[in-house]
Amino acid sequence: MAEIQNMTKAEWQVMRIIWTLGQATSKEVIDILEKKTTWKTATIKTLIIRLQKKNFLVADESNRPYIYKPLIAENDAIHESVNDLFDSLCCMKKGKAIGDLIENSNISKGDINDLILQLQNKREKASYEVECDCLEARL
Amino acid sequence: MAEIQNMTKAEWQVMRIIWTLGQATSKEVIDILEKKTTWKTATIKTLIIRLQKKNFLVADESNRPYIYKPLIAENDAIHESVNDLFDSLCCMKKGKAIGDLIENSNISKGDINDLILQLQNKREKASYEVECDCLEARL
DNA sequence: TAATAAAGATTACATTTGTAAACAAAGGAC
DNA sequence: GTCCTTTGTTTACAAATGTAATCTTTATTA
Repeated sequence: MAEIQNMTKAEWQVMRIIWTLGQATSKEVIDILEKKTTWKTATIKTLIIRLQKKNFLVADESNRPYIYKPLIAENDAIHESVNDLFDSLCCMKKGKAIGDLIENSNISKGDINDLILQLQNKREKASYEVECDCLEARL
Repeated sequence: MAEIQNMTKAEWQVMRIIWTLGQATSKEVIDILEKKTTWKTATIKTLIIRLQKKNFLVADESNRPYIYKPLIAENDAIHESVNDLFDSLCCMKKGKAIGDLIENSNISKGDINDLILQLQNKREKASYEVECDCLEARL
Protein backbone atom coordinates (compact mmCIF):
# COMPACT_ATOMS: atom_id res chain seq x y z
CA MET A 1 0.00 0.00 0.00
CA ALA A 2 2.58 2.50 -1.12
CA GLU A 3 0.09 5.31 -0.55
CA ILE A 4 1.09 7.49 -3.42
CA GLN A 5 0.04 11.01 -2.70
CA ASN A 6 0.67 14.09 -4.67
CA MET A 7 2.75 17.02 -4.02
CA THR A 8 0.97 20.35 -4.16
CA LYS A 9 2.39 23.41 -5.79
CA ALA A 10 3.43 24.90 -2.49
CA GLU A 11 5.04 21.69 -1.33
CA TRP A 12 6.87 21.48 -4.63
CA GLN A 13 8.64 24.75 -3.89
CA VAL A 14 9.97 23.31 -0.67
CA MET A 15 11.17 20.19 -2.40
CA ARG A 16 12.99 22.14 -5.08
CA ILE A 17 15.18 23.69 -2.46
CA ILE A 18 15.94 20.46 -0.74
CA TRP A 19 16.60 18.70 -4.01
CA THR A 20 18.95 21.42 -5.10
CA LEU A 21 20.83 21.52 -1.83
CA GLY A 22 20.74 17.75 -1.46
CA GLN A 23 19.50 18.19 2.08
CA ALA A 24 18.62 21.15 4.23
CA THR A 25 17.61 22.41 7.62
CA SER A 26 14.28 24.12 8.03
CA LYS A 27 16.09 27.39 8.44
CA GLU A 28 17.74 27.08 5.06
CA VAL A 29 14.44 26.34 3.41
CA ILE A 30 12.74 29.17 5.24
CA ASP A 31 15.43 31.71 4.40
CA ILE A 32 15.17 30.97 0.72
CA LEU A 33 11.39 30.77 0.55
CA GLU A 34 10.93 33.97 2.47
CA LYS A 35 12.71 35.68 -0.40
CA LYS A 36 10.71 33.95 -3.09
CA THR A 37 7.30 34.14 -1.46
CA THR A 38 5.24 35.94 1.13
CA TRP A 39 4.86 32.82 3.24
CA LYS A 40 5.33 33.04 6.97
CA THR A 41 7.75 30.79 8.80
CA ALA A 42 4.92 28.74 10.24
CA THR A 43 3.51 28.13 6.82
CA ILE A 44 6.78 26.75 5.55
CA LYS A 45 7.12 24.52 8.60
CA THR A 46 3.66 23.16 7.91
CA LEU A 47 4.66 22.33 4.38
CA ILE A 48 7.75 20.49 5.59
CA ILE A 49 5.67 18.47 8.00
CA ARG A 50 3.15 17.56 5.34
CA LEU A 51 5.93 16.47 3.04
CA GLN A 52 7.16 14.15 5.77
CA LYS A 53 3.68 12.73 6.27
CA LYS A 54 3.43 12.13 2.55
CA ASN A 55 6.79 10.39 2.54
CA PHE A 56 8.51 12.84 0.28
CA LEU A 57 10.93 13.92 3.01
CA VAL A 58 12.60 12.41 6.07
CA ALA A 59 14.13 14.25 8.94
CA ASP A 60 17.41 13.10 10.37
CA GLU A 61 16.58 13.76 14.00
CA SER A 62 19.87 12.65 15.48
CA ASN A 63 20.93 16.25 15.91
CA ARG A 64 19.33 19.65 16.13
CA PRO A 65 18.48 21.31 13.95
CA TYR A 66 16.99 18.41 12.05
CA ILE A 67 18.25 17.78 8.57
CA TYR A 68 15.62 17.08 5.97
CA LYS A 69 16.37 14.81 3.04
CA PRO A 70 14.32 13.91 0.01
CA LEU A 71 12.84 10.43 -0.20
CA ILE A 72 12.00 10.84 -3.84
CA ALA A 73 14.38 11.86 -6.61
CA GLU A 74 13.59 15.07 -8.39
CA ASN A 75 13.56 13.33 -11.75
CA ASP A 76 11.09 10.77 -10.49
CA ALA A 77 8.84 13.43 -9.09
CA ILE A 78 8.97 15.35 -12.34
CA HIS A 79 8.24 12.18 -14.27
CA GLU A 80 5.21 11.53 -12.07
CA SER A 81 3.76 14.93 -12.31
CA VAL A 82 4.22 15.68 -15.99
CA ASN A 83 2.94 12.29 -17.04
CA ASP A 84 0.08 12.58 -14.65
CA LEU A 85 -0.95 15.83 -16.28
CA PHE A 86 -0.52 14.46 -19.79
CA ASP A 87 -2.64 11.44 -18.91
CA SER A 88 -5.64 13.64 -18.67
CA LEU A 89 -5.14 15.39 -21.99
CA CYS A 90 -6.85 14.35 -25.19
CA CYS A 91 -4.22 12.22 -26.85
CA MET A 92 -4.59 14.01 -30.14
CA LYS A 93 -3.44 17.20 -28.46
CA LYS A 94 -0.27 15.96 -26.86
CA GLY A 95 2.02 16.71 -29.76
CA LYS A 96 0.93 20.32 -29.88
CA ALA A 97 1.10 20.60 -26.13
CA ILE A 98 4.72 19.50 -26.26
CA GLY A 99 5.33 22.10 -28.95
CA ASP A 100 3.83 24.70 -26.69
CA LEU A 101 6.16 23.66 -23.89
CA ILE A 102 9.19 23.79 -26.16
CA GLU A 103 8.15 27.23 -27.28
CA ASN A 104 7.94 28.50 -23.74
CA SER A 105 10.90 26.76 -22.15
CA ASN A 106 14.48 27.74 -22.12
CA ILE A 107 16.30 24.58 -23.16
CA SER A 108 20.02 24.09 -23.65
CA LYS A 109 21.54 23.26 -27.03
CA GLY A 110 22.54 19.86 -25.68
CA ASP A 111 19.03 19.02 -24.58
CA ILE A 112 17.65 20.24 -27.88
CA ASN A 113 19.98 17.94 -29.74
CA ASP A 114 18.91 15.03 -27.59
CA LEU A 115 15.28 15.82 -28.20
CA ILE A 116 15.78 15.99 -31.94
CA LEU A 117 17.48 12.61 -31.94
CA GLN A 118 14.78 11.14 -29.79
CA LEU A 119 12.11 12.44 -32.12
CA GLN A 120 13.88 11.25 -35.25
CA ASN A 121 13.98 7.87 -33.68
CA LYS A 122 10.39 7.95 -32.66
CA ARG A 123 9.34 9.06 -36.11
CA GLU A 124 10.23 5.65 -37.54
CA LYS A 125 7.51 3.83 -35.68
CA ALA A 126 5.05 6.66 -35.34
CA SER A 127 1.63 6.31 -36.86
CA TYR A 128 0.20 8.83 -39.26
CA GLU A 129 -2.74 9.65 -37.08
CA VAL A 130 -3.51 9.52 -33.40
CA GLU A 131 -7.16 8.96 -32.54
CA CYS A 132 -9.04 11.03 -30.02
CA ASP A 133 -10.12 8.92 -27.09
CA CYS A 134 -12.07 11.52 -25.19
CA LEU A 135 -15.39 9.77 -25.54
CA GLU A 136 -14.15 6.28 -24.95
CA ALA A 137 -15.14 4.06 -22.11
CA ARG A 138 -12.02 4.33 -20.06
CA LEU A 139 -9.66 7.03 -18.97
CA MET B 1 -10.99 40.92 -12.45
CA ALA B 2 -11.05 37.95 -14.76
CA GLU B 3 -10.96 35.62 -11.76
CA ILE B 4 -8.84 32.92 -13.25
CA GLN B 5 -9.50 29.71 -11.47
CA ASN B 6 -8.20 26.32 -12.20
CA MET B 7 -9.83 23.28 -13.47
CA THR B 8 -9.44 20.22 -11.34
CA LYS B 9 -8.73 16.79 -12.72
CA ALA B 10 -12.33 15.71 -12.34
CA GLU B 11 -13.62 18.86 -13.97
CA TRP B 12 -11.17 18.36 -16.80
CA GLN B 13 -12.83 15.07 -17.67
CA VAL B 14 -16.15 16.82 -18.08
CA MET B 15 -14.62 19.48 -20.27
CA ARG B 16 -12.96 16.93 -22.55
CA ILE B 17 -16.34 15.57 -23.46
CA ILE B 18 -17.87 18.93 -24.11
CA TRP B 19 -14.86 20.08 -26.09
CA THR B 20 -14.97 16.97 -28.21
CA LEU B 21 -18.69 17.17 -28.84
CA GLY B 22 -18.62 20.93 -29.23
CA GLN B 23 -21.53 21.18 -26.83
CA ALA B 24 -23.51 18.70 -24.83
CA THR B 25 -26.45 18.11 -22.55
CA SER B 26 -25.83 16.88 -19.05
CA LYS B 27 -27.21 13.52 -20.07
CA GLU B 28 -24.61 13.12 -22.79
CA VAL B 29 -21.83 13.96 -20.39
CA ILE B 30 -23.24 11.67 -17.74
CA ASP B 31 -23.67 8.73 -20.11
CA ILE B 32 -20.07 8.92 -21.22
CA LEU B 33 -18.57 9.52 -17.81
CA GLU B 34 -20.53 6.73 -16.23
CA LYS B 35 -18.66 4.40 -18.55
CA LYS B 36 -15.28 5.92 -17.86
CA THR B 37 -15.59 6.38 -14.13
CA THR B 38 -17.48 5.24 -11.06
CA TRP B 39 -18.99 8.68 -10.52
CA LYS B 40 -22.65 8.97 -9.69
CA THR B 41 -24.97 11.18 -11.68
CA ALA B 42 -25.13 13.76 -8.92
CA THR B 43 -21.37 13.99 -8.82
CA ILE B 44 -21.18 14.76 -12.50
CA LYS B 45 -23.91 17.39 -12.16
CA THR B 46 -21.91 19.01 -9.39
CA LEU B 47 -18.88 19.17 -11.63
CA ILE B 48 -20.90 20.80 -14.38
CA ILE B 49 -22.21 23.39 -11.97
CA ARG B 50 -18.76 24.16 -10.67
CA LEU B 51 -17.48 24.56 -14.19
CA GLN B 52 -20.21 27.12 -14.80
CA LYS B 53 -19.30 28.97 -11.62
CA LYS B 54 -15.68 29.02 -12.72
CA ASN B 55 -16.67 30.34 -16.13
CA PHE B 56 -15.42 27.40 -18.09
CA LEU B 57 -18.92 26.49 -19.26
CA VAL B 58 -22.20 28.25 -20.04
CA ALA B 59 -25.60 26.70 -20.22
CA ASP B 60 -27.97 27.67 -22.99
CA GLU B 61 -31.13 27.67 -20.90
CA SER B 62 -33.55 28.59 -23.65
CA ASN B 63 -34.69 24.99 -23.89
CA ARG B 64 -34.68 21.88 -21.76
CA PRO B 65 -32.50 20.03 -21.42
CA TYR B 66 -29.93 22.77 -21.15
CA ILE B 67 -27.08 22.72 -23.60
CA TYR B 68 -23.66 23.30 -22.14
CA LYS B 69 -20.96 25.00 -24.15
CA PRO B 70 -17.31 25.65 -23.40
CA LEU B 71 -16.24 29.19 -22.65
CA ILE B 72 -12.58 28.35 -23.01
CA ALA B 73 -10.94 26.65 -25.97
CA GLU B 74 -9.35 23.30 -25.32
CA ASN B 75 -6.02 24.50 -26.68
CA ASP B 76 -6.05 27.48 -24.37
CA ALA B 77 -6.85 25.34 -21.39
CA ILE B 78 -4.06 22.94 -22.29
CA HIS B 79 -1.68 25.82 -22.74
CA GLU B 80 -2.59 27.13 -19.30
CA SER B 81 -2.20 23.91 -17.50
CA VAL B 82 0.97 22.56 -19.05
CA ASN B 83 2.76 25.87 -18.74
CA ASP B 84 1.54 26.27 -15.23
CA LEU B 85 3.06 22.94 -14.31
CA PHE B 86 6.32 23.70 -16.10
CA ASP B 87 6.58 27.02 -14.32
CA SER B 88 7.19 25.22 -11.10
CA LEU B 89 9.91 22.94 -12.41
CA CYS B 90 13.59 23.63 -12.05
CA CYS B 91 14.44 25.18 -15.38
CA MET B 92 17.44 22.93 -15.85
CA LYS B 93 15.13 19.95 -15.85
CA LYS B 94 12.66 21.09 -18.44
CA GLY B 95 14.48 19.65 -21.43
CA LYS B 96 14.59 16.20 -19.89
CA ALA B 97 10.99 16.49 -18.76
CA ILE B 98 9.98 17.16 -22.33
CA GLY B 99 11.99 14.11 -23.39
CA ASP B 100 10.12 12.09 -20.84
CA LEU B 101 6.82 13.28 -22.24
CA ILE B 102 7.84 12.48 -25.78
CA GLU B 103 8.88 9.03 -24.65
CA ASN B 104 5.51 8.35 -23.08
CA SER B 105 3.20 10.00 -25.56
CA ASN B 106 1.78 8.65 -28.74
CA ILE B 107 2.46 11.40 -31.27
CA SER B 108 1.66 11.39 -34.96
CA LYS B 109 4.37 11.52 -37.62
CA GLY B 110 3.13 14.95 -38.64
CA ASP B 111 3.42 16.34 -35.13
CA ILE B 112 6.85 14.77 -34.76
CA ASN B 113 8.01 16.50 -37.91
CA ASP B 114 6.70 19.80 -36.64
CA LEU B 115 8.46 19.33 -33.34
CA ILE B 116 11.75 18.51 -35.04
CA LEU B 117 11.51 21.64 -37.15
CA GLN B 118 10.63 23.72 -34.15
CA LEU B 119 13.59 22.38 -32.24
CA GLN B 120 16.01 22.87 -35.12
CA ASN B 121 14.88 26.42 -35.22
CA LYS B 122 15.18 26.88 -31.52
CA ARG B 123 18.64 25.37 -31.52
CA GLU B 124 20.03 28.40 -33.36
CA LYS B 125 19.46 30.76 -30.50
CA ALA B 126 19.70 28.30 -27.66
CA SER B 127 22.34 28.78 -25.03
CA TYR B 128 24.81 26.09 -24.10
CA GLU B 129 23.74 25.96 -20.54
CA VAL B 130 20.60 26.73 -18.60
CA GLU B 131 21.15 27.78 -15.02
CA CYS B 132 19.24 26.35 -12.12
CA ASP B 133 17.10 28.98 -10.46
CA CYS B 134 15.74 26.94 -7.62
CA LEU B 135 17.46 28.97 -4.93
CA GLU B 136 16.87 32.34 -6.43
CA ALA B 137 14.84 35.08 -4.92
CA ARG B 138 11.81 34.79 -7.09
CA LEU B 139 9.66 32.07 -8.52
C1' DT C 1 -54.81 15.80 -16.13
C1' DA C 2 -52.54 12.80 -12.90
C1' DA C 3 -48.57 9.98 -12.33
C1' DT C 4 -43.91 9.27 -13.52
C1' DA C 5 -39.56 10.21 -15.31
C1' DA C 6 -35.87 13.24 -16.29
C1' DA C 7 -33.27 17.26 -15.48
C1' DG C 8 -31.86 20.83 -12.60
C1' DA C 9 -31.01 23.08 -7.82
C1' DT C 10 -29.90 22.78 -3.07
C1' DT C 11 -27.62 20.91 0.65
C1' DA C 12 -24.13 17.92 2.78
C1' DC C 13 -20.08 16.21 4.50
C1' DA C 14 -15.22 14.46 4.73
C1' DT C 15 -10.55 15.42 3.06
C1' DT C 16 -7.01 18.27 1.29
C1' DT C 17 -4.78 22.59 0.82
C1' DG C 18 -3.35 27.34 1.91
C1' DT C 19 -2.21 29.90 5.46
C1' DA C 20 -0.82 30.67 9.99
C1' DA C 21 -0.87 31.41 15.30
C1' DA C 22 0.28 29.48 19.66
C1' DC C 23 2.78 26.48 22.38
C1' DA C 24 6.76 23.49 23.85
C1' DA C 25 11.35 21.94 24.02
C1' DA C 26 16.42 22.38 23.22
C1' DG C 27 20.52 25.12 22.82
C1' DG C 28 23.25 29.04 23.53
C1' DA C 29 24.46 33.41 26.27
C1' DC C 30 25.49 35.35 30.65
C1' DG D 1 21.60 27.34 36.13
C1' DT D 2 18.25 30.75 34.25
C1' DC D 3 16.69 33.41 30.36
C1' DC D 4 16.14 34.24 25.51
C1' DT D 5 16.06 32.42 20.95
C1' DT D 6 15.74 28.91 17.62
C1' DT D 7 13.56 24.99 16.16
C1' DG D 8 10.05 21.79 16.30
C1' DT D 9 4.89 20.45 17.55
C1' DT D 10 0.03 21.19 18.00
C1' DT D 11 -3.93 23.38 16.85
C1' DA D 12 -6.82 26.36 13.82
C1' DC D 13 -9.63 27.78 10.36
C1' DA D 14 -11.36 28.98 5.67
C1' DA D 15 -11.55 27.57 0.88
C1' DA D 16 -11.33 24.02 -2.53
C1' DT D 17 -12.27 19.38 -3.93
C1' DG D 18 -14.25 14.72 -4.18
C1' DT D 19 -18.26 12.63 -3.71
C1' DA D 20 -23.02 12.39 -3.32
C1' DA D 21 -28.13 12.45 -1.46
C1' DT D 22 -32.30 14.87 -1.62
C1' DC D 23 -35.57 18.08 -3.15
C1' DT D 24 -37.87 20.58 -6.93
C1' DT D 25 -39.35 21.63 -11.31
C1' DT D 26 -40.36 20.44 -16.03
C1' DA D 27 -41.53 17.19 -19.45
C1' DT D 28 -43.67 12.90 -20.89
C1' DT D 29 -47.08 9.44 -21.01
C1' DA D 30 -51.08 6.86 -19.85
